[in-house]
Parts: sequence; C-alpha cells; structure tokens
Amino acid sequence: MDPSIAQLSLDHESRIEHDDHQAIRLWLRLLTCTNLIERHLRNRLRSEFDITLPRFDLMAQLAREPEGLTMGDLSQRMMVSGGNVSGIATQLEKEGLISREPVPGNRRAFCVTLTAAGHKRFAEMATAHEGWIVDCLGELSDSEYEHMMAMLKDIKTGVSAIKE
Amino acid sequence: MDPSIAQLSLDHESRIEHDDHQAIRLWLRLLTCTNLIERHLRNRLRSEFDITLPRFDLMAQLAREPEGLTMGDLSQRMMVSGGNVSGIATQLEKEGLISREPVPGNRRAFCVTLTAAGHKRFAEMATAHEGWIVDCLGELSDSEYEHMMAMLKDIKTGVSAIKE
DNA sequence: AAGAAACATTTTATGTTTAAAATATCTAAT
DNA sequence: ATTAGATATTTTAAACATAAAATGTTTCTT
Repeated sequence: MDPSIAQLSLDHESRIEHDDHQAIRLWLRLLTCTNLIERHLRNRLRSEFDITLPRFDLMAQLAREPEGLTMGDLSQRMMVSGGNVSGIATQLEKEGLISREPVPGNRRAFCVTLTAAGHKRFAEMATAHEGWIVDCLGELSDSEYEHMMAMLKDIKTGVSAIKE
Repeated sequence: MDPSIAQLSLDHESRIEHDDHQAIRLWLRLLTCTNLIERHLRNRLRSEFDITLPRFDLMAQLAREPEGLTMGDLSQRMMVSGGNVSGIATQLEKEGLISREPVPGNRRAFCVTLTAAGHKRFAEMATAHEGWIVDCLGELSDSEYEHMMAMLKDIKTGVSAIKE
C-alpha cells in the first residue's frame, strides 16, 4: 500500500517479525532458497528444452533403470501420488519419450522405459541441468558442503520420524 | 521392477549416481528436506485447521500489515503470479477471512485486509504453525543455526544474481 | 486535450498435484 | 471354485500455479 515501506527482500522471509523463533527464520530462508533454485531450473528447462520439471524428473528416474520401472515405482521414487505420475506419463508417452508396456506375468502393472528418442533427449538435458545446479551451488567450499549435507541429513531423519 | 532392489531412501535422492557432482547431491538433499517439511506443514494445516498452505501464506502476509496490501503487493511478497493471488483471495473472501475494498484515490487497486474473523483464525493457526516448525528444525545447535543461515544467505544472493 | 505507455487486476488456457472413487487384476483362505 | 482382500493403475474433482490476453484506470508526453 504505502510505497514508502520499500522492501529489499520481497519473498517468504518478508513474513519474519522481530521476535520470531530462530527455527522460523531458518525455515523461511530454506524455503526461499529452494524455491529460487527450483524456479531457475524450471525456467531453463522450459526455455531451452521445452519440458517441465516433473517430466524431466520422471525421465531422470527412468534413465538409471534400463529395465524400466512400474507406475508404482515411479510414484514412490518421485514421492508423488500415483494419479500424478499417470498424468505426466501420458504426456511423455504422447511425445514419444517413454513407452508403457504390459508386464508378462502381471496384467495389472506396466513397465515404463525411455524410448531411444527419450534416452537421447535426456542425455542432452542432463548435462545442461547439472551445469545449472553447479552454477547455483558450486561456490560452497568442501567443508561447507560436508557440513550442510550433514545438517540436512539430521533434519531429514528428524522430520521423517515426526511424520508418524 | 525387481523387488530385490530394495531402496532405503525412495525420494529425490534416489536419482543420485556414484559419479554425480557434489552440487547435485546437495541440491537433491536440499529439495528433499524442504519438500518433507512443506508437506508436513501442509498436512497439519489441512487436518487441524482445514486450510491450505497458500491460503495460510496469504493470511500471514496480511497479519503483519494492519493497513492492508494490494493484490500486487501480495503477489510480490508471496513470489507468485497475480492470477494466482486472485484465485486464492477469491476463496478466502468467500470464507469471510479477508475483505477486498476499493482504494479511495486509485480505482485500479484493491486494498486487502484480514477481517475480524480472519485475525482471530490466523492467530490460532500461527501459534500451532510455529510449534510444528520448531519440531522440525529446533534440534540444531545455535552454531549450526548460524552457519546454516549464513550459507543459505550466500546461496540465495548467488542464485538471485544468476537470474539475469 | 489526445494519444501512448504503464499499471492493477481478472480471465483464460494449460499443466501440476492431491485425495478419493472406480476399474481391473491377483492372491489366499475357505 | 468362490469369495474376500490386497494390489496397480486410471479417472475424477478440487485446488494451485503460470503465462498470456483482456479490461479498465492512471499517468506521461506532446
């Protein structure tokens, strides 16, 4: 409203008040950082390869499993719902980047694999993708990297324990 | 596919291969942690207060601005598109938690404020919300907290600089 | 005063995401 | 053999998210 209340940092951290708990500040900064990087990757995937992040993520899971994965496997590994995977896979199949074939012994399941075109396409994207991440995070020293990995691991196991 | 390939950690980090760059590992762990916490908060807001995270975020922005904010202000502070804010505000208005009133001197803008019901409701939610975050991140020591904040700040400014 | 440009918001089209219902298949116990 | 229950996937409905077009308002330039 009042233009004199100019904010230097207009993001989630603008939610912070003076007396907020340490943990809140850390959470909002963590969220801001992750969102910034995720948005950056999303934009570059879109502008340079005309693909969305969820589609790239699905292909990344398949790229390391030449045998293929079922829809359920993909759902677990991507940590998203089955219905979600279903929609994303439909798109990728339409574009000829993945194929869904019935599993011989189990007519409920599908085996999802990258097509030849999918492998080729993913290889190009993965190289660029890795570069973008190094651009974002490569400035940290080895010791900072180790420390950060350790703290995040603790947080990860802690939070997983909460979620009963 | 092969059930003998049991994964202990089925999440974004399952994408990691042996020779991946440090930065990729850090990014995937950062993403996993943030997603875990965000999902936790989202679930609890849903189950205990029947509200979504975006709606809570919008109310949080208004809670600290008694004068109110315009739609554009909200869009900037929440770092989401204007069309998005428009939809969320419509829902909150329907529930009587916020009000959108014309600004006297400027017929283009709306001044969005929490209603009395909105203030009351938000106060209850904010207390619980803070507790959940402390549950997730409160285990870190003061020095770990400081270190993490400093590293994230560097990352944040670095990434912001990249985005042309 | 007229027209151009910038601004604030909403609408539209497309895509992601979840939970829950629906469909189909498989397994195991009776 | 039947049937109950578990499993794998898709469909549906509702919410969220973006970009781009549309609408209306304000401001600037001439």
